[in-house]
Amino acid sequence: MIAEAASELFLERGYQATSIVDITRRAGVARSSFFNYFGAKADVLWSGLDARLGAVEVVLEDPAMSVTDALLGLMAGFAPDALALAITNAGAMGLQADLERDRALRQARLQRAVATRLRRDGDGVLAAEVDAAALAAAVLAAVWVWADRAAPSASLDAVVAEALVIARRA
Amino acid sequence: MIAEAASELFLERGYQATSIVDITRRAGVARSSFFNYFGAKADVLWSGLDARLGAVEVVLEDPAMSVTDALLGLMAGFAPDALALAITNAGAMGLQADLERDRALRQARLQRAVATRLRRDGDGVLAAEVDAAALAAAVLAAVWVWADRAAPSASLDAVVAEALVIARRA
DNA sequence: CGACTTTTCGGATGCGGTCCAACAATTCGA
DNA sequence: TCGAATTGTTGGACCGCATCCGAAAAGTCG
Repeated sequence: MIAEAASELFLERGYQATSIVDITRRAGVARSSFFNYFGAKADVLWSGLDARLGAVEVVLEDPAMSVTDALLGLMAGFAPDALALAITNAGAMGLQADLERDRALRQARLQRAVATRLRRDGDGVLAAEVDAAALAAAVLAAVWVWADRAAPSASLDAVVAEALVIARRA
Repeated sequence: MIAEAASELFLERGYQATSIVDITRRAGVARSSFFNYFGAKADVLWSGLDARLGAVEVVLEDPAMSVTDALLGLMAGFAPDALALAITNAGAMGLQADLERDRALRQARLQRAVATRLRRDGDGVLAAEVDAAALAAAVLAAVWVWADRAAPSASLDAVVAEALVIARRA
């Protein structure tokens, strides 16, 4: 209910213009309860992806799993949740800036996980960081390209795969 | 004076534990004055690099200037300012997390500028984003590697150059 | 029905950031 | 030299996010 109320208000008034009090009021719940379910305002949009990022961090620690496979699995079956809606309507929601900011944070988180793995595999600091950045950027860019399409023609998985190919050959 | 007071307090108590009021108190100045000189708390550490990022964004719009040259010029003669100090003493300052966060923001900003340029040069969205991410990560990683060295043996420029070579060949 | 656990709630607290009107200081021109 | 205009400084109000905590409520289970 909280998430629904938040999404509604984001679309109606924009992200910045919607306070947590606004959300909880519409949801008919106390402000405190918001933080029982979300650690922060941004989590309404990002909790889905964040959970997957947490999972991929674990998977990446398994040396048997290739980095590419781990990243492909990361977005497998990613449903068009609040985030996808936010990307599509970023303009209307007035959260271009916030979205860009939070995207950067997630890309960095993924980059860190991949870089740690690459270093474990013997890469130097600079090489690991650069390659990890390319891969992480590929994943995030794929999500954006996919969500930005008016008609979600191809599946997200396909776009991610395409992006990873570019990142690997680069 | 404000910057000095801030740096002192960051080293003494840590970044998070230092409020803006603390800084202005030590600097013997009103809280309001802090925001006359810095747009935000983090700017104490990042204003130097941010200024250079602003410059490189302009340079990158000039098609005559190659991307590599623009990035090399970005960090040319970068002095060991508050940021370098913060990186070196990140642990003592307890700002590992904050530093990582703000680093991600700067890397993203640089990535955006480079990606825009690459797209103008005809690259596709995914390729531009991936390549730009590699280059941006190379620059930021170089700064970290350089600042992290106990003895700043090599110049920052050299490290950046090395990182860019890795990013380009990648 | 009663004991225990989990949610929910309200409210206090702290901090970052914005805005503004009043006041001080400095500059500069008549 | 004096006065005006610009610039810098200040205090304070205001808002929103986030954290913390004790208490009340709701739900669970023997």
